Amino acid sequence: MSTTSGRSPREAMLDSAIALFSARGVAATSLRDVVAHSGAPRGSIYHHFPGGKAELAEDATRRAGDLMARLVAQVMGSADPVGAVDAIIDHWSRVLLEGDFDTGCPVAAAALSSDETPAARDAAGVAFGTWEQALAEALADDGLPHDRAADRAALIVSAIEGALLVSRARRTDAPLRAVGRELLRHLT
Amino acid sequence: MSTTSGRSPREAMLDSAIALFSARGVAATSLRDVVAHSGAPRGSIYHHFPGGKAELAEDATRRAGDLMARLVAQVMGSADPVGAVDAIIDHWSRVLLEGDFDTGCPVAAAALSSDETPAARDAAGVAFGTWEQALAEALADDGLPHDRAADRAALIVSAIEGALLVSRARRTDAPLRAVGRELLRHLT
DNA sequence: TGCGGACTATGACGACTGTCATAGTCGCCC
DNA sequence: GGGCGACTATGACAGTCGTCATAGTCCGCA
Repeated sequence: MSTTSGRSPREAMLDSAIALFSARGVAATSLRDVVAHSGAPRGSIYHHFPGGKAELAEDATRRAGDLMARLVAQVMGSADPVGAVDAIIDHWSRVLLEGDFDTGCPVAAAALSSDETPAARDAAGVAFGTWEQALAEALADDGLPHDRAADRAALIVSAIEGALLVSRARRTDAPLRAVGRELLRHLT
Repeated sequence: MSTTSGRSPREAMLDSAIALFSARGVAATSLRDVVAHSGAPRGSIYHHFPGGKAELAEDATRRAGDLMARLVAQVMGSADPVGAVDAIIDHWSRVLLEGDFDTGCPVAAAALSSDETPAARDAAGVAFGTWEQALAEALADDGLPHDRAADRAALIVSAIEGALLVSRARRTDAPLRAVGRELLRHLT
């Protein structure tokens, strides 16, 4: 249960939703779980999110997508593409280990939330597109033609998301590490 | 609603579970959905699956994993690794288009089914491992050292699974196609 | 001091879930 | 034919879900 210090109840609910979606998925996370985890008042769910669970899932996915985009941009500004991919792999490996392989990517969870919450799925699509574009621009700056840079960025994003999935199922970060090694070989 | 002709009710339930898991995920699929979709009698769920939903999810995941492994083996026997990857990408692209991007990989759905059904998640891990191993052996037969073949197989499986995720969120097979192109460049 | 709007506590509603018990029906084997 | 086990129909159970209505409490501003 997170404290609400320094955050509005709305932000606390969003952060808790992100954490719970990462672990259990959207469908398996109830609004009661979110308010209990965040310590936010139950009575004000529909005050902050008039659209109910669908709006909460959409906003949480957008927030998670933006946070990850910021990390990608930061890592990209302080290293070449090879180092950046390495740093991203390290980040997710830490997330997996710290969460005992019960936590993954919240945006992926929203992407698979079926047609229950289409807005959340769309927000996931936007997030993936943003990440790909940031990577593609960095690769193009590195001298790669634009169409090849786009393909390569798509491979990087998809490979990492897929490796998170496989690593969770296998309960070891070995697949993620293997994908990291092979991606580095591909980039050089 | 599938007919049960030629299949036992148990098999019909498994096939329907696979289809529904692919579209909605494990958590969002109810046992009533499965029997309604399969036309199987509701009264005998716990006759065929004494372990309830957990056992159904586990067996369905295993069945889906075996079916896909068979497709991988077949495609691998009739083409070199490059052609095999191409064929697998084509297969999934067809699945996405025919399902209007509402269907994905059932094994991935089981992998993200949280700790609700650990046996299904483990079955997903086994399936991923089987696919990787089949690919790695083919790559090794092609002359690649064993450790590099293993890494490359992990990249292929993860990239395709991730591309399915991204393509569903974006509602276009463009990411899957881009990943296919870039994988082919990597393999040659 | 008092008013008004932002926020919250509490509890209810109908629908849905997994699970199971009971009472059957059907078909094979002696 | 008779019995026995495999299979199914029906309905109930306790619990949880998203959603909302009602009745507040709190706080800034006039």
